[in-house]
Formats: sequence, C-alpha cells, structure tokens
Amino acid sequence: MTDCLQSLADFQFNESEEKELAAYAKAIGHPARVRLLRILAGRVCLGSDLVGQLGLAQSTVSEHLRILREAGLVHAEVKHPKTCFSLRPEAIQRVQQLLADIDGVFTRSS
Amino acid sequence: MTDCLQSLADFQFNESEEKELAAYAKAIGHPARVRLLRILAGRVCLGSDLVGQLGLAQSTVSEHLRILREAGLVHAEVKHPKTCFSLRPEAIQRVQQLLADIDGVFTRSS
DNA sequence: ATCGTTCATCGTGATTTAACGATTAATGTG
DNA sequence: CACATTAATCGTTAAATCACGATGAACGAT
Repeated sequence: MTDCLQSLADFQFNESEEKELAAYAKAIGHPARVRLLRILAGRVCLGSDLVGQLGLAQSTVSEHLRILREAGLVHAEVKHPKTCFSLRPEAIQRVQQLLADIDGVFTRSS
Repeated sequence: MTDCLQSLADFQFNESEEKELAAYAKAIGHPARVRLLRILAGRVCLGSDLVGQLGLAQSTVSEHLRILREAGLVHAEVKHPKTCFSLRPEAIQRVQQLLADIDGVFTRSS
C-alpha cells in the first residue's frame, strides 16, 4: 500500500501521557515563561522582582506565573504580602523523560 | 530587601534561546501533535495514515503537521501525490538540551 | 483526457490566549 | 488607624489557535 511506511497496526498510543506532555509544553511555550523558568533555575525564591526582569505589566507576569504554577513547573510559597517562587525541577525532569520516550529509539541506535 | 531572594543582578538572559525553546514547546503543546511525534518516532515515514490514527479531519491533521514541520520537529519528503513524514530527532535533542540548561543546576547537585 | 488519490490551502466560526489598567485582598509599618 | 507594598483577580480588547468542510494542485493509472 504505502511505500515508505512501516507497520502502523502495532502503534500503542498513551492518551494520558500525550496530554501530560502537551500540557507541560504548552506552559513552556512562551518566551516570557521560559525566561521565568530560567531565572528561577538559578535563584531559589523571588518576589515580583520578576516583573522588572520581563518588561511586562505586573498583572501579566502574575498571569504567566499562574500558568507555570498550574502546570506544576513552579512552586509558590505565600508569605504575605510577598510570595516566593521556585522552580520544580522534578517537573522539568519529567518533561525530559517524556521527550526521551520519543527520540529514545534514535539516541539508543546512534 | 527581599528575604528569600538571591542576587538577581547577575542574571544573564538569552533572548534568542528563550524564543527558541518557547517555539519548540509551543509546537509540542497539543495532544494531537504529541501523538504525531510519538508515531513518527517509531516509524520512519508515513502518508496520511496519520489521519486515521488521530480521529481528526484530514485538513486538521495537515495543519498540525505543518506546525511541526515549521518548528523543525518533523521532516516531509514529497513524493507526489504522497508525502513521507519523519521525525527530526536532532530537534527533540535540542529541546532536551535547552531544558537541561534550566534544571542543570539541580541535576548536577543532587 | 478523465479519474482517483493525496495532501495543502482557503475561508469560516468558536474558543483560547496575551496583555493591559484598575481594583481588591492581605499583610507589615508609621 | 491610616498607609504602603505585594500579588492576585477582574474586565476588556486584540490576536492567535483549533477544527472543519470545501476547494485546488499534482501526480499516476486507466
């Protein structure tokens, strides 16, 4: 039938993992949020000094942080009126693992 | 000033890398596109058998493939009237590297 | 030359996202 | 108590995304 196609019948898709990776990637998929992650990788905790580093309105940065938090990539510890943000490295590592499942075939054979 | 904040003055941001990772992640950030990547990880080449695997309209799948192609995650070789799609593992590896730059601090010290 | 297959593209709605200013809630300080 | 600070939330607008059907282009085969 198809000339360059290997057997497709045996493909097992894992819907929950697909959604998981997609959700992580979607949260990472904005330059401002990548910058937030990179800042938080070096420093353990932050207030809204983050606002100054992004050149965006406070409400916008807060929204980006909310997205990262809801995705599980960032942790927030509230100490009114301040909030300390930190990276959740387990989450990044989980993303790396999910990506490794994709290209594992290639990395192993090269 | 801030109680849980390490020095932020020395943070060096790399805008082009931030955009690069964000663009990759944005492309990956949809369950249908994750599934496409996972299918293409095992099989080298495909026609629109992919349509059957996703339960979406042909035009929708074509659109998802375009996004993956433009992000550099997938390669398409046209053999009229068919097109063979394949994963570009270098791209996935590049994403993994960019992620490693983020949590590298943690993985090294744990 | 006509038809069938395969895939990209177009046009269109519905939904989501991004960004902002303004407001509000919650605290510590004068 | 009044006030300043911090960060979340609200309301709004503009833009992007997702999905679809319909159409179009490019070929091979009849």
